[in-house]
Amino acid sequence: MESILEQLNPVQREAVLYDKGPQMVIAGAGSGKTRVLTYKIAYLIHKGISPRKILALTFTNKAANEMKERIGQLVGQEYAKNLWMGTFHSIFARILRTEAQLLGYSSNYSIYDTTDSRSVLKSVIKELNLNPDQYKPNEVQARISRAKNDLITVSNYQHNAAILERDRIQNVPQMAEIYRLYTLRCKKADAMDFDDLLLNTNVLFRDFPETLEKYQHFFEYILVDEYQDTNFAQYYIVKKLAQKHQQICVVGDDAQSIYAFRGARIENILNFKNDYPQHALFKLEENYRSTQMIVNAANSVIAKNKGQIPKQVYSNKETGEPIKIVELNTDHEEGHFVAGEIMNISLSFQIPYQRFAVLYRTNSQSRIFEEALRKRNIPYRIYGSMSFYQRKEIKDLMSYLRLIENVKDDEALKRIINYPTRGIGETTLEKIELSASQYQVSMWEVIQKPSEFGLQLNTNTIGKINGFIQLIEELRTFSSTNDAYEVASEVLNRSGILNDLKSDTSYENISRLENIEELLNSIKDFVEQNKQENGNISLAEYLGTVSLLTDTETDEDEDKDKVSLMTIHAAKGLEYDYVFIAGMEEGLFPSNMLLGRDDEIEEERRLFYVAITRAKKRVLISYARNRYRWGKPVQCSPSRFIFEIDPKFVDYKADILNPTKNNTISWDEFDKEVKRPDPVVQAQVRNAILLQKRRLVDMNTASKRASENPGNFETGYQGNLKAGMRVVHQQFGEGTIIAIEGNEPNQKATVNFDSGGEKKLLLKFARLQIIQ
DNA sequence: TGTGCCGTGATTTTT
DNA sequence: TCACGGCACA
Repeated sequence: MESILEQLNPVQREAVLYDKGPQMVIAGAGSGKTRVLTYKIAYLIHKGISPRKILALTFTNKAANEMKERIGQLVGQEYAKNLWMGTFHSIFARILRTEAQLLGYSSNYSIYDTTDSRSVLKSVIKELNLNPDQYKPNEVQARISRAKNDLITVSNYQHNAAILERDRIQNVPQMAEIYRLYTLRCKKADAMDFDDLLLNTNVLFRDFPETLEKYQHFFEYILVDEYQDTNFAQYYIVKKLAQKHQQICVVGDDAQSIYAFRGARIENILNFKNDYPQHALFKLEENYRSTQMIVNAANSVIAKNKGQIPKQVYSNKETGEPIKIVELNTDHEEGHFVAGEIMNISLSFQIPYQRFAVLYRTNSQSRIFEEALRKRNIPYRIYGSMSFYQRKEIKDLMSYLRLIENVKDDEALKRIINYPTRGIGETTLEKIELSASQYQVSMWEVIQKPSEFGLQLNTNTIGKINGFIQLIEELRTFSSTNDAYEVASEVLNRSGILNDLKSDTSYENISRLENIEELLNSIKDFVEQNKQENGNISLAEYLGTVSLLTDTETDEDEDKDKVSLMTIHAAKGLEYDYVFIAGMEEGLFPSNMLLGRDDEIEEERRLFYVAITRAKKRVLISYARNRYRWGKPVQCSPSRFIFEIDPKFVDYKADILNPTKNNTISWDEFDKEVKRPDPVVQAQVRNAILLQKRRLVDMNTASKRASENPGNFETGYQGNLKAGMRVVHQQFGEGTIIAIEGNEPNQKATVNFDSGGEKKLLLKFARLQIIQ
C-alpha cells in the first residue's frame, strides 16, 4: 500500500488518506480524479473497512466497471466485487428490489426505458381524450421526469398550487392528471421508469425510517463521482444516507457541469460547504493531460463564468502550440479541412488515427465529417448513434424475457403479442388495453379471462390469444428450471422470432440476426461469469442487471485505430492527442435553442471548456461562414466563445476581424503548412496527398456516374478490378493485379507491388485504387 | 396486415 | 434535409 501512495502527488495523497468526515475533492480536468477515487477505496479496504460497507456511486456503468477493475488490481478482485459500486440507478434499483414489498412492488419489477414510458404516456393522453399537439408526449415526459428528479410525487404535484398554476398558464392544465394516471399504469404493470428508481428510493426512505436507518448504518463510507452532475433526488438521497456516519467523499468539477438540461444541479457541488460545514476541501489543480497552452486557453475561457469554486488549474507539461482557429466558407469545406488535416498530421508525425477526435455540438454535424473521412479512406467511429438495447430486434427479444419474468409488464406484452405476427391486430389490442385500464388490472389479467373484464372477442381471436398465453406460460415454466441463456435461446426458437428473421435475407435482417446473436453471447457471458458463485443464473438475475445497461461493452472487436466522432457531451471523461472542435458558430455553439439566459450560456461555456480540455497535444477549432441547416443555407458568424479565448493562446488562421476576406484553405496551403520531420516521411506524405487528390477526383466522377445510373458505386468500384490492372494501395504503393478470386464479400486480389513483391488482399479492406 | 405517402419538426442525453 | 409518426388504402 505504501508504494501505491507514492504514486500520488501530495494533494492526491492527502485526499486519499483523509478520514475525518465529509470531504470534497475538486478535480480539475485531467488531474487524476479517477486515480484518487480508486486509490481511496483501495485504501479504505486496506485499512480494514469491509467492501460491503462502501457505497460508491457513479453516473455511467463504464465508470463504475473501470474503477472496480482498477480497485481489483490494487486489492484483489475478491474484495472489489463486494463493493456497492455502480450507477445511482443500478444501486437504487438493487435496494428497491430488496425492499420492493414495502412499496407494493414485487422484487422482479420491470424497468421501463424512455421508449416504454413514452408509449405509456401516449396511451394515457389518448385515454384522457387530450390533444397530442397540446400535450406533446415528449414534452409531457420531460415535465414528469423533471418533477421526479425534484422528488415531487403525484400527490405533491396535485397539491402544489404554484405548479398547477404554471401548468395552467402554459396551457397544459391536465398535467397533474396525466402524471397520476401514468404512475397508476406503471404501478399496475409492476414497472418503474428510470426516474422512479430515484423517486421511489426516496419514498422508501421517507416512509420507512427503520429501512433508512438500516442502510444509513450499513454504508459506512459513501463516495460520489461527478458530483456536479447530481440532480436534486440524487443529492438528497445521498445526503440522507450519509447522515449517520458522515463519511462522505464527493468528487467533481464545477467547471465541467454540462447536464443541467437533464436536471443536474451545479448548486449541489457549490453548496457542499453549507451542507457539511465541517468538511475538508481538496483541490487537484495539476493537469497531467494537456499542454500548458491548452490548459491556459481553457482557463481563460472558463474565467468568464461567475460563481465558481476558485481554483488554479495548471500544467507542467510542455508549452505546446497555440489553439488553431480556422474559418471555412462552408460546412462542406470544414469537413474537408478537418479530414485533410487529420490525414496530414497522422502521416507527417506517424500518429495513429485513434488519437484524433472530432467534437461537435449536435449529432447532425457528424454526417459531413463521415463523408469527408470516407473520401480519404480514414477509418472513423461515430459514438452515440442508436444504442444497442434500443434496436428493434433487441427490444423484441428483451420484451419476451421481461414478460416471462413479469407478466404484468404491459409494454412488453404490447410489443410482442403480435410479433411475430399471430393475427392479434390493433383493434383487439386496443380493446384489451381499454378493459385493462377500466378494471385497473394488467393486460395479461384481461386476456386470461376476457369476459370477466367486459371484453367481447370472437372465437377465432380468443383462440389466437390463448395460443399466445400458452406460449408464454410454457416459457415461464421453462424459465423456472433453466438459466437465462437457455431461456433466451428457447424464446428465439419457440416464439418464431428466429424463423421470422431467417425467412427474409435482406441486408437489414442479417444485421438483426447478428445483433440477436451478440445479445445471446452477452447473456451467455453473464451466465458463465456469475455461475461459479451463485449457481444457475436465472432470468430474473439477468434482467435485474441488464435493464440499466445502455450498451454492450464488448463491441471493441474490430480494429481500433479509428478517428472518433462524437458530441462534446459524449467526450466528457475522454482524452485525445488531437482534438478538432468543429462548428464553432453563433447559433450552433452556443445553441440558439437556448433562451440566452446567463446560466444557460454559462453551461455552454463549460461545454466548450470540456471540449478544449479533452486534448493532450493540440486543439483545432473551425467554423464555417455558411452552413446548411434543415436543408437551407444559413449565414453564420463565429461563436462568441472563440473571442473569449485569450489571444495569447490562439493562432488565428483566419482573419476573424475581417469576415469578408476569403480564407478558404487550399490543398497547396496544407502542403506548405505541414511540418515534415524527415525526407522519407516527407515523400510519403506527398505521395499520400497526391493519391488522395487523385482519389477525390475519381470519387467525384464515380459518384456522378452513380447518380446518373443508380446503383451502389462503392461495390461497383471494387467490382471493376480485373487481373492486369495497375492499382495503388495506400500502404504498399503501386502494383499490378495478378488475380482476383473468391466471391463478395470476401473477394481477394493478388497484387504484385512494385516495391515489395506479391500480396494477397481482401478487397473490402484493401480499397485499391485503379490508375490509368 | 402491410405499404406508402404526406406532414411535421428538428440540442445536448451518463440512467 | 431527413427521419419518423400517423393515416389512408389495398
